[in-house]
Amino acid sequence: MVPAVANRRAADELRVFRRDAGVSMTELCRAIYAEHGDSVSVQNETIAVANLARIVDATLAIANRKGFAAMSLRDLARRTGLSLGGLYAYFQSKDELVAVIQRQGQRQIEQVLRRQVDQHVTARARLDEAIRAHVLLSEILRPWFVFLYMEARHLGQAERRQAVAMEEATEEIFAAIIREGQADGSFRDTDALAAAAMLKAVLQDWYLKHGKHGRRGQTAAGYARAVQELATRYLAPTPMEEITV
Amino acid sequence: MVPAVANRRAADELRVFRRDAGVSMTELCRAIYAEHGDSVSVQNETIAVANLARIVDATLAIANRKGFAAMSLRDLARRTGLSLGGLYAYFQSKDELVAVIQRQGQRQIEQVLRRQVDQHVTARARLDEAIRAHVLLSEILRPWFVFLYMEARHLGQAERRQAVAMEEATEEIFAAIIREGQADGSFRDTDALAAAAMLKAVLQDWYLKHGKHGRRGQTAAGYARAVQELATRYLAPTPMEEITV
DNA sequence: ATTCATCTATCGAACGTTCGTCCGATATTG
DNA sequence: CAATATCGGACGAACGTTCGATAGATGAAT
Repeated sequence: MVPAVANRRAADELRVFRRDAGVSMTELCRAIYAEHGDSVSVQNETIAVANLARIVDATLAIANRKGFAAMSLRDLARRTGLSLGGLYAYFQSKDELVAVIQRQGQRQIEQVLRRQVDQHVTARARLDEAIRAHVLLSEILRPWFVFLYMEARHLGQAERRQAVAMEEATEEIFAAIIREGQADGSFRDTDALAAAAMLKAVLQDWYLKHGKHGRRGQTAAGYARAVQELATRYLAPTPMEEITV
Repeated sequence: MVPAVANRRAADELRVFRRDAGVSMTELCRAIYAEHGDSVSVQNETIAVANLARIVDATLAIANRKGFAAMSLRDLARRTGLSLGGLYAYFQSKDELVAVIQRQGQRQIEQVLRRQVDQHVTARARLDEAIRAHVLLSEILRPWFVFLYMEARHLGQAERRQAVAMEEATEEIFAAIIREGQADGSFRDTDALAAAAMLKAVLQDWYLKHGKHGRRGQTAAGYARAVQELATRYLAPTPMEEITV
């Protein structure tokens, strides 16, 4: 398959996933409005969601370039087109802004991941889908993923603990699938949690080093397949075990 | 081997590496003084290096907890015991401080890594040593590694480019070893740069998620062996290829 | 041995700027 | 006209940075 065709197929796969998973900036911001409505003084939902999307979008863009701490609300006002005072109709403080984005991002990611995995039965298929969904989802919501990773330290202690717990829960999704595969003999016997941690590290590299992968012509779907192959080879039963089973 | 014994051996391996590699906070700060002496107005080398070490140590500690941008020079003064004015005898600006730490860290890491790898001959041994050296070195200089990763965005454009180049050079060390192994048939034929990138992602996880690994009782030497096994299995020639060679 | 002048390293108050936040005024809408 | 959404100037706090003062060490002269 020539590269051009491969790239088009990869783009198709991403488009299909985006539609099926039903995640988008607007959708996430609607969830924020529904849940943190008391922090938003704007009554009209259409207006509120649209402005929230602009605020979140700008926050992610600026914070991912120079860090959330270095982003001033004047930066944010300029980029969103709102005024300083206008911004405060949508959050109570700068700290609350980071907390809201963190919480809603975590929740949605975990939700989508579980929903996708649960569409498959065998451990092999579930692991492949978990990998694929993670890469494609982090491609669609890349700024959001990067923000979750890089700006968790700006959270208060309680919310920070929550963020760590949520991340380990994601890792546990992978570990559980690996244990299933070990139980039915399709994966070799090794520390499932450690294997999950290594897979997760590779998956995170996709969005944390986006520039590098892009420069090398890697696509999201292609990267997912590479990680699936890594998992397959790492977890493949050794020949002797295959015989004894 | 019972865990307690394994942990002691792992600690021994780390101690030996620290001595052989000859890296330490004081040594790195001596290098900073030697190279950026014109930025340091203090003449007495003993005093200068000792204070530089306290400044760098405090900077890494504070910045890794709440981010370099959120660290004020008043925080730094309190932690080092120096005054605001006193700090400025050791660097010209806050921006220069981050740049100096970045540059010196990059240089030393690359140097040690190459020196360690060059002590071995076969591709297998060189890859294992590259992995081992990376994990152990990042264990010794963990705050420094974390700072390099998390605070690269505070650099100016030119120095930022330099940081990216240096990181890709580290990755290229791994890629080159993999290509050597592919040439002599000890590794299977696959994209060497992509394989190196995935290995690097797993290696970075060691210092970026230090708390998690610690909680799970993982040691540096133990983690190195786990990554070596990952590499071995991922790069192992497939049975058919073994036969045809 | 003591004095005094010089140099060195450090200090901390002060400066101008920018920050997050607030609030009375204004524009828009039904 | 009432309700809503947005505006932008103003405020105190905190920021990075500067600089004249100071304490301690050093060394030459008495």
